[in-house]
Amino acid sequence: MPPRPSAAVTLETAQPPGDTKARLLDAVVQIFAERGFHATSMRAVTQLAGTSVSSANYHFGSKEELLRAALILRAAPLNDLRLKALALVEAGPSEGKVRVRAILEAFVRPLLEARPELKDEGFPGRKLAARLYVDPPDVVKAIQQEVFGPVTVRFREALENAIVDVDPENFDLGLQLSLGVVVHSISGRFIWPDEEEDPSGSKREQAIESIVAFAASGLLALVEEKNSETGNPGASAQ
Amino acid sequence: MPPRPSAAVTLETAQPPGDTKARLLDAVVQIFAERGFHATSMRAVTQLAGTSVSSANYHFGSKEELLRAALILRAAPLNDLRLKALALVEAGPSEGKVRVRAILEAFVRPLLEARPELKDEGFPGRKLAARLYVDPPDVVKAIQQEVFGPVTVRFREALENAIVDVDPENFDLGLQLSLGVVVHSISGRFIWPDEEEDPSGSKREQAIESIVAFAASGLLALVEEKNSETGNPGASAQ
DNA sequence: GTCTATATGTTGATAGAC
DNA sequence: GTCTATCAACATATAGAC
Repeated sequence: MPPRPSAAVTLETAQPPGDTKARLLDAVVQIFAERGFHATSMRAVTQLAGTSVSSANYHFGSKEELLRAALILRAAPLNDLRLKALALVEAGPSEGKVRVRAILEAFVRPLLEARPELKDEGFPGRKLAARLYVDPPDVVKAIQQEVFGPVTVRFREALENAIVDVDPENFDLGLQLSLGVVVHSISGRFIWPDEEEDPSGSKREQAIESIVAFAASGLLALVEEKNSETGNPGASAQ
Repeated sequence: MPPRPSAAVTLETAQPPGDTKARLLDAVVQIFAERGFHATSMRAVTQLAGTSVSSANYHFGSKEELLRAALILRAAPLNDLRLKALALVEAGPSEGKVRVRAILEAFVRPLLEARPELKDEGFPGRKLAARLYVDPPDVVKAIQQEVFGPVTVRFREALENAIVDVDPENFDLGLQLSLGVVVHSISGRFIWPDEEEDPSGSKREQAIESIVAFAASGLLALVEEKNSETGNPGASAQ
């Protein structure tokens, strides 16, 4: 067998320089997003990253910590974008249904829009975020809470303020279903247009708007339904 | 240590009579629904069923076949209920939005309602169905397609007929998001009232109606949004 | 920092006694 | 039919050379 093509360049330690950590993070995002926590083995991750299991454990200590590191890296900028968008909406003059929709958009858009800041032009990072919400292991649930919990609470409060006369039970159900909409827009079988098929991003843009419209309409339908039962139709969001 | 309490009753083969198969099916539904395919081990299942791994493999041949058997057992009656409910809606005189909502209800209600026919008064069977849609392994995806695919296609056609002037792209997205709503109403963190807290089932009933309302409103919002762009507002479902 | 080699446990599946 | 005993393959994690 011939030696590896680039083997003659340097006499150093075999594998590429010091970007092993970065390659591991990329690999874990990719594989974990596809297969979930339990179905993802350290072997698979380290093979994709072109390194060894022990190298991964040297850098991160354990499988769980590797996942947590990848998530914090991906989620921190996403959280920032969401909170900034929310602040803009709350500082603005919008009211009622328009505001509800704007808040949901502030939650959805940073996740679905192509964002170089997230160091993820493509899809794996989004899928990872979505998988957190459907993967059963306690480990994953804990990380999800840790990474996304506070921001989710912020959005919950914002929506609670934007909808007057909130019925707690329907509101909680509505929030969960809205989250289901967002998660399934990613983890389900809907095909997102890729960049070459949709260079202007207009198809993606339309999909984002549709998703926001779906969630907002559903959420408001719940509140309206409740209020129409109490004989107060249409006055739920003002 | 004292002998097992019932050990003196018979001289037969140690474990209970011939309902091992049934106990295994119950156990796999319960555990798989909670943890997903890869995180569920044969040992965990067989321990819960009070038998051994080899016994399970004797009856079902493999882990995958055990899951498939459990699913077919649970899904067949669910499919029947859904198709019957759909037939009733299609034979009826409803039109437009009302019919769209009725079709969605025919899909949702048999899943969420307490149904003795499904041999599952409680929750595990529903959770299992929901998990099929979020569990990543190819095995699971294949079983889901096999078990639920045909009925899903039937409902898709029914909805396509009920909504005039369908925009294919938004329609597909809308269907997927609707499915996300249903799946998340089960697999998410919404707490369903249990039977003792809600003996009349009225809370559960209200939740089902809310879920249908959410999905119908979201789906129609997508179609209406599209049509209002083309200058034809409100004429999408008639 | 990265590797090879290994430790230690668990997995799904099978063999064979009863 | 059900069990105990066992298999080979896989899992995560660590030890130690370089």
